[in-house]
Amino acid sequence: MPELPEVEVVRAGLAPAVAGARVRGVEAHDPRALTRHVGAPADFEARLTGREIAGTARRGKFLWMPLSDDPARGPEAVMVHLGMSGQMLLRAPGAPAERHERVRVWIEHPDHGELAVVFADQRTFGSLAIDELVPTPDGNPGGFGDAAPLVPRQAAHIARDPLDPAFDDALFRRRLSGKASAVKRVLLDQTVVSGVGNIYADEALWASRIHPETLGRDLSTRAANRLLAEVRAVLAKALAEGGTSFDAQYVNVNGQAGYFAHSLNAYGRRGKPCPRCGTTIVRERFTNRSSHVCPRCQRRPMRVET
DNA sequence: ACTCGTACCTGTTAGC
DNA sequence: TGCTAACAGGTACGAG
Repeated sequence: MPELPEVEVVRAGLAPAVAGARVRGVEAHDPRALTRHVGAPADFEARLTGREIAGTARRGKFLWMPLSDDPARGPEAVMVHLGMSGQMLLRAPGAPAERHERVRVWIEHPDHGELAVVFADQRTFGSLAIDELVPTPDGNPGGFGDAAPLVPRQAAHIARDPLDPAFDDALFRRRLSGKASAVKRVLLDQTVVSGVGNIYADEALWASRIHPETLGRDLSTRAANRLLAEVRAVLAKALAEGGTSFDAQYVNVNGQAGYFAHSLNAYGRRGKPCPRCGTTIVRERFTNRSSHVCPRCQRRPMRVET
């Protein structure tokens, strides 16, 4: 479940089940699910077993579960990145293996009893890790869901996401205005703004009537503000609808799909009419991926010789 | 210091 | 119908 709304749906689903729970056992079935973990799979299993999970937090598409302090170590967390196809599922302890199950963590919660937390991932671009928590430079909370001013080392280079109260609008505008890259590439650059992926980039660009190939530095302050506002709006609306699910791949911790796919205006709508002007939406190649644009509402910028 | 292209995977679908 | 190519929601890294 890749972009911010889908990851937040997962975080919110995990929170009540894992906060205050103790890890009773860990089984890593596939080492590719631990590529972000420094150390062997056996190290991951051993270090996590017996620990208490304090809560959950998220910045952009990075999710983590802070662990209760271990006097022998500094603050640390189980970090999760879902990649393109990762899922975190809550199951009964003896539930049969999921398709593409990579890691299973058995937990015991004082109120809810025993549960299995399953990480399943078809394409294996996602992974888990035990990571050190480092202080945020601005002293603000590391992410959504936890007030601690800490962030996993592997997520520290990621910008705050636009739904974070500590997101710096002026900094975003400044970074954008200095870019010789296409605005869509800037939206997908998680060190500039986090949480946006291919779906919501296309949706926000459509809503703000900006062609994805427009250079960041060519956007007026006004256009940059409009874009940021539309990014926020689409992320918030998608979150309220439980995220985007085209198929059974993108689901919450109980395996249920979200409803935002019905609200898409541009993404995946090649050949269908633009909801604003009726012009046929086209698909364009974009760095080995695709962009969906309305050729009338989103005018391709003139090539300027430099 | 930037910017871009590519590698990393498995599964499904579009097209011949 | 069957095969192959294209494509799918992301990130990190190396080359230029």
